[in-house]
Amino acid sequence: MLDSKYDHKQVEKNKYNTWKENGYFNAGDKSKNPYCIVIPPPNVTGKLHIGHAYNVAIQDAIIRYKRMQGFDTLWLPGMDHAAIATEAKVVKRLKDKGINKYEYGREKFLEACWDWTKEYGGTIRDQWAAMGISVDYTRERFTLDEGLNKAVTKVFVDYYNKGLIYRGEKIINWDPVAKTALSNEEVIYSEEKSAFYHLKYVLEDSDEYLDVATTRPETLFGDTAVAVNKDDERYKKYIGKNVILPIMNKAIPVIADEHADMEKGTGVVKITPAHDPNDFEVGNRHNLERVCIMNDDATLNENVPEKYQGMTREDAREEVLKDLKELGLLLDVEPLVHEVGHSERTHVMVEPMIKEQWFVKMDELASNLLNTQNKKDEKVNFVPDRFENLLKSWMTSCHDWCISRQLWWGHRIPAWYKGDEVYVGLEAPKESGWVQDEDVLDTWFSSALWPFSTLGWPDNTEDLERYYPNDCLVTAYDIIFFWVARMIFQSEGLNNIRPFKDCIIHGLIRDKNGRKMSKSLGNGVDPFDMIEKYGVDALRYYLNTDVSFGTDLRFDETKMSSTWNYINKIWNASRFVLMNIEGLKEYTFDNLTDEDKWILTKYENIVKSSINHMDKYEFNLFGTETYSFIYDDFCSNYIEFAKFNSDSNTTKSVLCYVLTGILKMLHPFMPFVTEEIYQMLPIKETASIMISKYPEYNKDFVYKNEEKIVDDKIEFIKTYRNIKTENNIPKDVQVLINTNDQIIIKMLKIENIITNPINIKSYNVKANNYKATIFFEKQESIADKQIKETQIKLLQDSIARREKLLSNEHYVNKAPKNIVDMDRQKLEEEKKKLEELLK
RNA sequence: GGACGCUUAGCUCAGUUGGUUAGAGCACCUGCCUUACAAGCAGGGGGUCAUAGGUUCGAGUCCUAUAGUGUCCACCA
Repeated sequence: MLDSKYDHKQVEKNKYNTWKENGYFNAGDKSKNPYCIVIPPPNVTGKLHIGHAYNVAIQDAIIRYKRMQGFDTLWLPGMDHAAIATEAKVVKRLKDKGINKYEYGREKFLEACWDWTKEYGGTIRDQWAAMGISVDYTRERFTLDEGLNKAVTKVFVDYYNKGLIYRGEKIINWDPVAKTALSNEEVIYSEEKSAFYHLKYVLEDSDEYLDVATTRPETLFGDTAVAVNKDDERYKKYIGKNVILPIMNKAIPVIADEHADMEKGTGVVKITPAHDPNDFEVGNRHNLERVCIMNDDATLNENVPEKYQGMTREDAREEVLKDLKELGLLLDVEPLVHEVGHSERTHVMVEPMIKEQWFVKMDELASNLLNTQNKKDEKVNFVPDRFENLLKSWMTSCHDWCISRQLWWGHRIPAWYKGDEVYVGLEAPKESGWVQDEDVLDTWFSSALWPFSTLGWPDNTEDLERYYPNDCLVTAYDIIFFWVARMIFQSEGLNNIRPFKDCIIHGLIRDKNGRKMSKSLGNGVDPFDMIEKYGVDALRYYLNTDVSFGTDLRFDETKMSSTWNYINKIWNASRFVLMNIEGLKEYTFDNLTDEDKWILTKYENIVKSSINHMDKYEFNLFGTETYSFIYDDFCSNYIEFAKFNSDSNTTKSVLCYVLTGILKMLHPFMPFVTEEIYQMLPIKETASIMISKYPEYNKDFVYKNEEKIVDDKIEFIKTYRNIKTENNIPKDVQVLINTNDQIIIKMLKIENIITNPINIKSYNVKANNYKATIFFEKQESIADKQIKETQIKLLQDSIARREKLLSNEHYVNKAPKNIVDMDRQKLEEEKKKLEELLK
């Protein structure tokens, strides 16, 4: 016997371990067709947040659905070492203990990273369990484990040999705190108040000068030219001459280059090839010297005058401006708001610097991907499909990918140097004197291989054969460039096949007011607080069904509580059913009543449309439709009907059958409560609902006639109740009714049936073929009269509208017949209703 | 500068290929402790679907423009 209230804590107890210990999560049943999802590996940097909860709730719904549909499902779990992110955390942890990373040394630092990984990996696994996710722990992977290391090294070596990976000196984004290079994607731009400084660059041996506008005056020490446009009438005459670089008092040439835009600024650009990507290109075109003026921590180095050496960028700017002003070389300061790049991890302002780094050459990989996306049966299908455009536009304009990081925590680059010689290979060279590259790879380099490296690639393992390409990948849109794109071009580049067939892109979780959740705003929601308060089933159901995929979700706790109410409703409906079907041993469907047939029909229809929505990942539509079926059809109507027929084994069977189906359909979204109730059913096919068979559409249980008959009854019941409530009619009135249908009479609690009209005021109720007269003496109030008049007016308008429509030849000829017929039928009904009202 | 979203009830969102009088939850109003559920039940009010045009027998849905709003990319000497 169920408790009268749903207790989520009680319900969630002990189930997860039972499932896990029984091996329900594990893949490998070769009698079935495979279905595989790999988890987006969470970073081992900390705890899972509400975004992770959303992400895994979706995947678990899919995987449980597919499992129940008879697939051999593999949901492969794992975590990401998250090179820079984890390293930053460990550095901080050591620093809090007074330990400096560099003094500590590489070996010991890596040990500390592994300790960290074990600790947070454990937390993450506990959180997965709390979410109830059915991942196959026997196949869990880590981006730094031995197998993945092997895969990463192989890709690096192969690409190097093919010329797809190269080492070169380029301008890269430098993080002066982490002291590492970053990829373009790891730079976050944000608006900052700054200024346009107009500097006076005096021409050599002349009084004339050029007005050079810059946002970064402190970089002037690295200037090796000033550029103007060759067509610029103002400056044409200076091309080939020299200007004197302020403070440095060094002559640098005025050059003509297309980079100088006559429309922008003053039309004169200072060229700092070592500290600006555009200037770097200009420098290459004109063979300019590259003067790097900064140390790795972004303080100024020995290439600047002594007084500035060791200053931070910010201090140097102040000092330079002060000195320029004194020298009379600062012409103007124009306030300006512009976008400045910051490191995604350390938030420090990124410094463009020339560094020798490793890069992945993108043009071939990108065009390969773009070609494949044009092939219907080979492309990755995005849900919603608009995200494919985002991917394509990025791939069309992407730069080479900087993959080396000056960190310790990660896959060490398999390159060795001896003097000017470079060796790249799976193993270190045998001879002595070779020194391995100190750097590690961008964490995304290994996660890009995740869909196949986790299955054993590059070895041709059974799992790889069976589960690759994956069937589906689920992730948020903010990670498309970082990860999704790279998985696709790596899979296609290495194996000539897409990594997964479908790619579901969900939105981000925002707060109730649509703001991004952030630590500084303090508006974050901890999923585990929500689980504590409302249960994990409520959380999972809410997240899965609130919005369509791709849309941001505004987290609203009141919806958590209404989801809890919904589950409580299901709980209580189940309680009723269980109380009434105790003795049931097997299903009997003989002598079905109209009501039995009606609910079976509604049920089969909901099964059919649920499968359709599930297959199309329309979980929100699944939610609204099953909600209305369960709440309205099953609870409000069928259970009420069943109360008048509770001795019938047939009705008991229908109750049990439909409830079982409801539980199964909801199981992917609310696994715990559905399991709890399933265990109490007198008839069940499997030891756990998890491994039961998902409902299938059974057309033998579809009764169109009876569906209509009962729909008509319900409409009458509603109309009757409505009139009773609106007119404050008490219970014990006398009623004349043209049916002795016990469902109607009992649902309406009509007790005083008379056979002849009596001579007092009465209210007429009519719907479909049912008619009742309620005898109740009450003066018709002005309000009642007005209501009636409004009803008449509405009907008249509607009739007029429909008559006009039906007299329109174009409409009658062009619109589908069923639509026109429906209008005709509706018109007749409305006319009858109007007649009744006017009586 | 470019691209992509969004704008539907007080709030948060649905709304398949155009087709009855646009739906749900929460909130609100009225009446009910009707033994599955008062965290409930039975009813009710509330929307010129951002604006302006267009296509169509028919537009929340398709097209064009405008406004507001959000996100991403690029540029930013």
